[in-house]
Amino acid sequence: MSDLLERLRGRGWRMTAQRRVVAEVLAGDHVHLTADEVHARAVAKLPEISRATVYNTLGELVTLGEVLEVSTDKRAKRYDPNAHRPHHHLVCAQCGAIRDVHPTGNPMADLPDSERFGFTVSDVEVTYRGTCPNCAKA
Amino acid sequence: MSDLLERLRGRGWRMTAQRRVVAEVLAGDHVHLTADEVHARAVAKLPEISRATVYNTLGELVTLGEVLEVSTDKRAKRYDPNAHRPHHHLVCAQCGAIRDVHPTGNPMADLPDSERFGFTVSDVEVTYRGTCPNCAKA
DNA sequence: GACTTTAGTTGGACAAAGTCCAGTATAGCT
DNA sequence: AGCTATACTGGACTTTGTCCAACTAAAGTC
Repeated sequence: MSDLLERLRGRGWRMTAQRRVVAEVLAGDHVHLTADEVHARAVAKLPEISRATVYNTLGELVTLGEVLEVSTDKRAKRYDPNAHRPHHHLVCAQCGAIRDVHPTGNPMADLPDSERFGFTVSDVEVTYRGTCPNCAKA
Repeated sequence: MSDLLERLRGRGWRMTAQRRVVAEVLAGDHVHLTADEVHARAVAKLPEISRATVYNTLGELVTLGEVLEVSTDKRAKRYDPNAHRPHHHLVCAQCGAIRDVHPTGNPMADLPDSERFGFTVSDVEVTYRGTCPNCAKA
């Protein structure tokens, strides 16, 4: 993860305690956090960090392409640090659990020109929905 | 569209002026409205209708499968009355414009069992992102 | 190591989207 | 026409996110 920090410094990022903490939180094993969850964990490591800073930092990381914003239809956006391995998501409609998945096939190729309406298409996001084993039991 | 109302009545829906108005708004040619936009148009036809009712009604329509909830990553959810023809979406990252698209291929078949983690997968949503002709010009 | 510059942070106010609830109205049945 | 469960209302509340002016500190320079 410190390579992330290196990369960012290389791009002119000023290295601050706050940014380091946010990066550390995302690097942890709990992926797909909401902004508020990131904030909560960041506060645990650096009590004075403000919500605004967490939002700013997440926004910057997304802009720089280091983190993905995932909007499953739950209320809050979630942040996925796994930005460099392309993947899609499988979401439990009941509990909201999210898993990364790697479907075969290339959905990009499945959109013929006649269906592009003059858009320049740069990205596809595929979300599978269903019920996770846990919720299926209940 | 009145067939929609018929269908709903068949399912035990009580027919009220408010619900009729919401259904009419969705039947109009402006697809992909936000809840607030639906409310605004509903008010034009029935001034006393409340926001809560619009939210309730939209939620019921979604539950009944008559309307789709689309969460592009704009702030508000959008409601797509085109629920009976399966389709996906193409979104302009700049202005948020949405078009319905019909890709070839079947993304459902592209998720091997080994990638399902025990989930029962019932639905796929594909969102293409890009820049629309209008925004490309500017 | 102190100084300066300028990017970054803070916290509180604000805004937008959505939910909840107690009280009231009304559709559909008889 | 009257009854009753269902639906509607409007306002308070919550959640998620944005904005801004004042303050702080990172990194470069000497």
